[in-house]
Amino acid sequence: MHAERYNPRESETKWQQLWEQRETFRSRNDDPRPKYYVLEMFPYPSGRIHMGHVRNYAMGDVVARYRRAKGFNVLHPMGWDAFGMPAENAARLNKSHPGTWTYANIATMRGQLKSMGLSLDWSREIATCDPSYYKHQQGMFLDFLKAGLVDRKKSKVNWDPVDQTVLANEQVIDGRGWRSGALVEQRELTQWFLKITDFSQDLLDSLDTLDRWPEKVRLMQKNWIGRSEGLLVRFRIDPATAPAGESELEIYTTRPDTLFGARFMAVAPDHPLAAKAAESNPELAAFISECRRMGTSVATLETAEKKGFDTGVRVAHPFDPDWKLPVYVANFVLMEYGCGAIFGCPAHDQRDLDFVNAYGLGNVPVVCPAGQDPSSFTVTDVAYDGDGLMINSRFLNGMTIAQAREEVSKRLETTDIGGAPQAKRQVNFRLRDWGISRQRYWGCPIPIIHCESCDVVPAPKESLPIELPHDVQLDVNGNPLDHHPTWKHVACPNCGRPARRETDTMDTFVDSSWYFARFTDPWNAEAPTDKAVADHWLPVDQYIGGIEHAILHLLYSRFFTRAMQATGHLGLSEPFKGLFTQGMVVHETYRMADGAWVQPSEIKIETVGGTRHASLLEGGAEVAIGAVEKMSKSKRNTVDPDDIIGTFGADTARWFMLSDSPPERDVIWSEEGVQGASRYVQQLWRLIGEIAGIAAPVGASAPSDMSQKATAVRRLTHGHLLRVQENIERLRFNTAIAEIRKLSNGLSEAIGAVEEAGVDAGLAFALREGGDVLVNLFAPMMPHLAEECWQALGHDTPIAEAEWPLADAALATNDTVTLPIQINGKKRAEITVDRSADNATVETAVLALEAVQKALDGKAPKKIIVVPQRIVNVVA
RNA sequence: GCGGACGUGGCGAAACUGGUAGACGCAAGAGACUUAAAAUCUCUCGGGACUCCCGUGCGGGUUCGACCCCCGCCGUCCGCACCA
Repeated sequence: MHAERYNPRESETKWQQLWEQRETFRSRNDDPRPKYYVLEMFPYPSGRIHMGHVRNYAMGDVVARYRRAKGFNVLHPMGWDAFGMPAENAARLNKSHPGTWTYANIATMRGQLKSMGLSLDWSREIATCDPSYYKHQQGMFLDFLKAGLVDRKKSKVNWDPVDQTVLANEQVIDGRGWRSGALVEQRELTQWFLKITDFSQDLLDSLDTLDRWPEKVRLMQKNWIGRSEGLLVRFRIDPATAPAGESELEIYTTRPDTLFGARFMAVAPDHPLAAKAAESNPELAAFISECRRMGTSVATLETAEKKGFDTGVRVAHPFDPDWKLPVYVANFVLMEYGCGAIFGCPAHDQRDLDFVNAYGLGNVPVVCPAGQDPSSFTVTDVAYDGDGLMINSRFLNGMTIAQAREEVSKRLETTDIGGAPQAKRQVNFRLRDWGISRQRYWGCPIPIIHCESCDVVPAPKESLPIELPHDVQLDVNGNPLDHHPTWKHVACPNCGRPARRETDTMDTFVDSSWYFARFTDPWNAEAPTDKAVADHWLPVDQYIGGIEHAILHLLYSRFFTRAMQATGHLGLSEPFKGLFTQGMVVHETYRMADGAWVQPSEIKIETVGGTRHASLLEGGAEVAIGAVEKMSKSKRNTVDPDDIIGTFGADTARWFMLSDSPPERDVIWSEEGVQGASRYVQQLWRLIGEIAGIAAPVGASAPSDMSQKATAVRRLTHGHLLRVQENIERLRFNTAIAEIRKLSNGLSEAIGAVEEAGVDAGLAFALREGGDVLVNLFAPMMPHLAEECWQALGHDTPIAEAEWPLADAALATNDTVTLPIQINGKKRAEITVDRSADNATVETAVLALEAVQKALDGKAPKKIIVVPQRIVNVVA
């Protein structure tokens, strides 16, 4: 019997249990069907899932269920990005262990994800904090070390004073730590680095092959890698001014063409020449240490004025030994990029221009824009960095920038000073090696032992995993691992003498740089991957996650895949074939008169005279409705997925998340929207009940003669089937949903007509087909309702295991088409003609139309454009 | 400063490859059913001077035809930012 109302609470758990029993979503590595790997970025187990997760996983699940129905062997796994600071902070607060907190959160969140009805293969679940996972990460670190992909060096690092740890460049946002928000300081420390820069060129070039990635993400990575082509040039130091032992200064430039516009040289405060010059110049030394003080905070660097100090050192211009240039120490020159030294051409570089204007060094333009008179062209406050012809540049005069660049490079390359060419072409990258040392407890230990006699010794592979000690004291200043009484003390694997373990742990972004590969064979105790299995499943066909990982996680994973390829763990270099970055979930904000934020669940909204008013549920106090913003705890505009699923069911939540907004854009969560989705759930349930009552039985074949009405229903069904399919494949979930609604509206209308006319065999067949197809179409979005409807329609195996219906393209198209008729580009009439009608026939018909006759007023048309099956335009 | 994206009804949006602008929904309004409410059903819903005209941020252009292509503005959002 078909119940009046669909009860999601009862149905959803019932079907979830059935899928689990039947192992419907288990994927097998030896399945012969073509593979499809769908992955959503795995969550950090922070405590509870939020609406952003619901959106992300709902999208992934549509893709997974659709591909499964299409006959693919789908891999759709889930895991936990489980190492990280919050666990440590929570443990310190609760006087417990980070692992306890983390695993409790995982249990809660696993339950929540299961209540969403996601078609995940839970048998492959992994947590990165589990020794069975990080054992292999340590193994790979050793492999990378052997392959020369790891470096240990002293370097200036970003230090987060709140989290008390080092951050990678990618993790510093606007001069602040990405997690703590604290102003980042510069410190000098010995660190472990993964040599991502070994792959700079390849990481850049291969971006072009990622044609199923958003253009935006590729561009961001391209800028981050920051390739530039330039010239290394050695300048001779005037012996009369040279500090002891110094004879030349090497600089990097991308504008060798502007060499005759040089006014000064500048070196970074950390440059060796600066230090040398400062030895005999206390004022300079003071300036350098002032720069260093300023430099401790990245934020102050950005706003700092351009400052410099003349070292007294003079260098000779490469093309004129008598032309001497002063060497400054300048606060805007970075030691980390190029040579830490530049030549300044103020006329064509804004930064250099600001500098000379502050120190009165003047400028000489050497590039003249087209249309400007070379003899009068001057630069004052705005540097000219556009195209033009060379001026004031001796043998370069009259050349284009490109010609001048080539000429200078060629001349200096072939000039010998001190037994080596004066210049060398060089490609530089902005990308830095990835510093992975973190002074934290809750991370993957770096498998290294420091021995006084043997120096740095890799831990033997047999000793892996090097597990974190459970008995840890977290409320200490600095690294808890370092403070542990016994953990770090071990015998040197080489000489057997007392040695100590590396107490730094790895950046948690290492953990997430290869989890997608681990999912292919998570049971493997011997190795991180089984190469054959991983190569079978990878690359991920569709990866879905937030844009915030455009650089960090996505670049690291691309590097890691290459490193795993180099060490024999994988046979490919690009991990993610298709990438989709979804928008955020946003919500209105609400505030009391005193400025306190109020949660959506605490208020009610009424519309009075067209305007919406909010008031507190308790007490009825007036609440101001504020801007729509990203859901956040601080603005208290969050909605708990559990509440929504408890009240409306998972299907309603999933449907609403996918409807309305295009998936890459932000979606506004609204109570009205959820109710609309919920109403539609009931509407579908009623419609399917009605169809079940009059449709032909399951498996009935098409009767030989079809009424017009029946054919119309079939046309409707197949047309929408085609369009939904296409929209899902393009991840246009919002338009797929619009098409589904059109189909259900159409079927509903057809049934309304049946009541008067009765149902013939053809229509019964068409309704059977239409009802079945409709359920198939919404099954990826609302899987529980779909199961219930599928059963109501008389099927006895779950729709989750059913094949996608086959669209009949011929059926989807009508024999006749209705063409809009334009006169001078404005629509004036319509005409219905045979689909196959030729242009002449259409023209004749169009000219006979009353509206056309009237517009032409007896005259012949100037022109008639007939676009077959599209439109007709008559030019009067 | 550099780079990118976007701008369409009261709202979220749709419109293929240059071919009927506003599909599908939300909100709103009117009506039916009901003792009543909810639910459900039917209708209206860009604007106007309503056979017609105007309308996709603004101003131009290309075209038989422009939300879509080109040029110039304005606005919003995002990313990077002393990178030599």
